Amino acid sequence: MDTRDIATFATVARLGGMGRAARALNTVQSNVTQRVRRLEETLGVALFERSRSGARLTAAGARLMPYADRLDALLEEAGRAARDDGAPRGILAVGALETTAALRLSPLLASYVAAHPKVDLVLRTGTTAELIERVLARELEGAFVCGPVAHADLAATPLFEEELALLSAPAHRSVAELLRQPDLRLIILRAGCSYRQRLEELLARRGIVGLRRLEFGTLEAILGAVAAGLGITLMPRTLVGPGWRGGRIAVHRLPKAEARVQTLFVRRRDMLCSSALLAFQKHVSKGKTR
Amino acid sequence: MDTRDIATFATVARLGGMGRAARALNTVQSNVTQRVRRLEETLGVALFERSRSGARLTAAGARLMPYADRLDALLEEAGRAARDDGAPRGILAVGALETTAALRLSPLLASYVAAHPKVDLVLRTGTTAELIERVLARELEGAFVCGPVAHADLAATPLFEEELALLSAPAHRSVAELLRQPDLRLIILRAGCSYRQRLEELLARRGIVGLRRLEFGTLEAILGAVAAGLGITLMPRTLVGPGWRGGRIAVHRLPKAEARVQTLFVRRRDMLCSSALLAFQKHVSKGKTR
DNA sequence: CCATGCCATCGAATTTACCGATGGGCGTGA
DNA sequence: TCACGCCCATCGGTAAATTCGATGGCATGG
Repeated sequence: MDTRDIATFATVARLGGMGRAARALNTVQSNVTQRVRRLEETLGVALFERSRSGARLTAAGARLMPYADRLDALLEEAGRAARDDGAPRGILAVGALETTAALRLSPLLASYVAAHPKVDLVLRTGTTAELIERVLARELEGAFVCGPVAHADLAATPLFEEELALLSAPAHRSVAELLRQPDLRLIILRAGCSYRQRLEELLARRGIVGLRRLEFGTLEAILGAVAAGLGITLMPRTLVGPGWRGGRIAVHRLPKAEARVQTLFVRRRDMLCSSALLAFQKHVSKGKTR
Repeated sequence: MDTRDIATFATVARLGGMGRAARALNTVQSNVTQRVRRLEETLGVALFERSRSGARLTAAGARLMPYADRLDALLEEAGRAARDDGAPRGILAVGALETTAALRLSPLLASYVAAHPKVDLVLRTGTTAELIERVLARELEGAFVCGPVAHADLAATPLFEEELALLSAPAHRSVAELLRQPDLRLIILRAGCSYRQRLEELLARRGIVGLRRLEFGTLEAILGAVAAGLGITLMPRTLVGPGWRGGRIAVHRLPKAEARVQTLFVRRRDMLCSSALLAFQKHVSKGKTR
């Protein structure tokens, strides 16, 4: 059993056909056929059901499939383990919520890259769900996400605690008054954003449902829209910095139970921590008290 | 990174030299050199320190080594998983203490092989420590051993509870009288046998230490020696069957706290349970109430 | 009823792996 | 001190495996 055979097998399974797999693997179809056949021979079982429309996994193939993934991951990890001599270097890909990145990460990232110049840092932003997906897919070594997170394959360490607040144009003085507004609109960063769900739950508890939404791609655009009176949003209170404090945005604080949101750092439990990541975690936990 | 490269790397590491590895792998030294070199090139790190006396692992090589083992195990397991369609077949290698085999296993094994004719059953006997070693080395899928067992990589299920008793020639009527005997000898099955340690502890608690030992390779020989008055031994009480009950061996029961010994079935937690093993475990737990 | 997409097979071309021999380095023992 | 043994690196020729492109069968859909 060669790793290449297994990788080919996995590609065929994923793409549902040998020809398609051949194209994806930059080779020809006859070659894929041969590799699959050889794998089937060495195992003594048929892995695919061939048909006019492609190749579908048999039961045995389905049993083998998870091992293909695990082998691939283990092989990659072995390489990283061998190369990693304890000095942080190479690519470190982490994820973060847009708000976390804006609020907390800039100074940490700056000092981290300064302290470890051999590391190429990659920061991807996205929603909690997206980031967790990427961590599980091993595309990211870790991510800053909204808690709580419960997943058997993930290890989570609590880092920061934010206080969420309702933001609106300054015309509204209190939350109660704000919520009486008839044509309230929610301004959200992106579909699937954790804050959006939180905001809707929060409003639902106050009997407000079915509001219109506005979606903007950047934090600045959202704050600008809020300031312009287009609607309200839910954000970490401290995100509204001095630039926005000049009366352009009103910050409505919420009861503690609703306001609190924890930022966790999550990573795959079964994935090797690169030295770069270890240093990063140390860096972040050292800097979090600031 | 090819699996073959990694396997040769592991062999070189284990045998401490490329030439030796070449001999072990039925190939020539130049070939081993090439594979190692290629692996080192793809990884970008040196894996061995070459010297006149052979090749020693570098730090990077040492980091890679555990992955070589894990990859090998995973590859093997993948093959078994793909082949195993739920119907017990193939080789099932389990271990057991000699006493357990004699006392409990014969009928179970007989009915198991009758029920699953496609399984080639292999039963190895040994001491608890030896068997656990073999299970950890993946040479056995599981083993019946003396409890308690505490190891993070092992899953243990309690099966039987035996009552140990002192066995002696019939001349001695009680344990107290037996232990007053001046030239008492311990008859044991094998160095490292769990019962031997238990017996010595038991005697030590009664102030008896430093006795001579006799070691015999089979249970029958031990029982024969006991009957002949050569010494005493510690065995499951029910092991002394009708054939020996005819007055040739005296069974001295012990306080419950000392007498009890549990038989566990242990297996590697991270190892795939073959269908043959699953059926075996079901078979054993079904039959254990007899 | 032909065009399309799929997989199996085959033989030639190419790449790769294997082997055996050679050479250099460094201890060991005569 | 020198020859020997043991070790690994290197090299060129040969054997083997892999790749490629073409071909054919088959079923589906226009």
